[in-house]
Amino acid sequence: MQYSVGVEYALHCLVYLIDVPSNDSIGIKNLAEFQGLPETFLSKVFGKLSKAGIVSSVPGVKGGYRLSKSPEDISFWDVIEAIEGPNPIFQCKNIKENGYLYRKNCCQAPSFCTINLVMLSAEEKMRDDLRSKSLSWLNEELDSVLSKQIREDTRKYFSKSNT
Amino acid sequence: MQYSVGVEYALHCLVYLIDVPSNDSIGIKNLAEFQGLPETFLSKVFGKLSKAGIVSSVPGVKGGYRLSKSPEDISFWDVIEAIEGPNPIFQCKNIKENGYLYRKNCCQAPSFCTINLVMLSAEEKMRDDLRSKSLSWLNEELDSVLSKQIREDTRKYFSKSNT
DNA sequence: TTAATCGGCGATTAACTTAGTCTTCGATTG
DNA sequence: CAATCGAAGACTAAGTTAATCGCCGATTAA
Repeated sequence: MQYSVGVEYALHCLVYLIDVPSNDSIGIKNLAEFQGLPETFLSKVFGKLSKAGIVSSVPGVKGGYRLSKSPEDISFWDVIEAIEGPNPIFQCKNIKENGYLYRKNCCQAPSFCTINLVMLSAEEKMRDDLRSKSLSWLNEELDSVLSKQIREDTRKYFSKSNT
Repeated sequence: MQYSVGVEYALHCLVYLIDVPSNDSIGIKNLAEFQGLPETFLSKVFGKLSKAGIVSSVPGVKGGYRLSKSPEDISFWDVIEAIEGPNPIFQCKNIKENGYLYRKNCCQAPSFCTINLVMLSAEEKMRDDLRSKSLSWLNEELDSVLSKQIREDTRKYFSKSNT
């Protein structure tokens, strides 16, 4: 039970897109190479991000991706939902309906499940936290954690390799 | 990305163990039959619950399982952890260490990952909620939600089939 | 004491999911 | 028009999950 690597790939990549001017873009190839990720797979991840309206694509030579909204309006949860889909972590199989009581008297079994409700509300607590952290927040966080040199090198890498 | 059905099976079964007197027990066969679950699989689920100290097993004929602590001291999270193991939902692959900067200068890359920390803290919010809901809480909740008839029938089923 | 009933455990299987690849396509640039 | 990009679907290999099977040791009732 865990999130797919796509989420991790996406979040790491999106940070690099923050500083890209809105008339420019970064190609999948660059992003993949810089981070040592499989290019074709990353391409699929960005397809999902694109469908979710988080990034927009620029086709053709010199094409690539850029953020399609302000980094303040992109939360961790937006990214996870884009990659993982809308399904909750806990999916009730409604096992009550296979049970003895249900077989004995069909209409007595309740159609909703208390256990499921508990799970959904717990997940909601997690999502709330994830919704409160935006891409721009992450960017500032990284500024205070990473050395100036690393951040400089990163920006240099993407600016020179896409002009 | 979702919890295994084992968690659902376990929670549903544990409710039925609450009213079992401490010198008695309920067999896997009964629990499985009552809920229409595969017996052999449920047996493995209870193996994990047993290892986690949530239930204790009574071997031999007329054997079965009973709670090994008070239902107030068994939380939803205890059950999930017993079945799913200790691993967090988001597992960082540390993709930074495959990247260009790391290859360029090994010692500059940070060994911890901000994204991972955010994920872990969000999960912790969910776990806190899950830790606050105990088996006895669930039992009371079910009392107020389910009809008296259903609860009565359930108790009757397990008391008569194990004597 | 012996047969039947229970949990414990490991090997196995079938279905499904995931990470990743390959290939074809259409759009863009030079 | 050719090279380079993203889009998309088919495909594959590996891993996971749900479930089964068989064998064991413990226990109990006849």
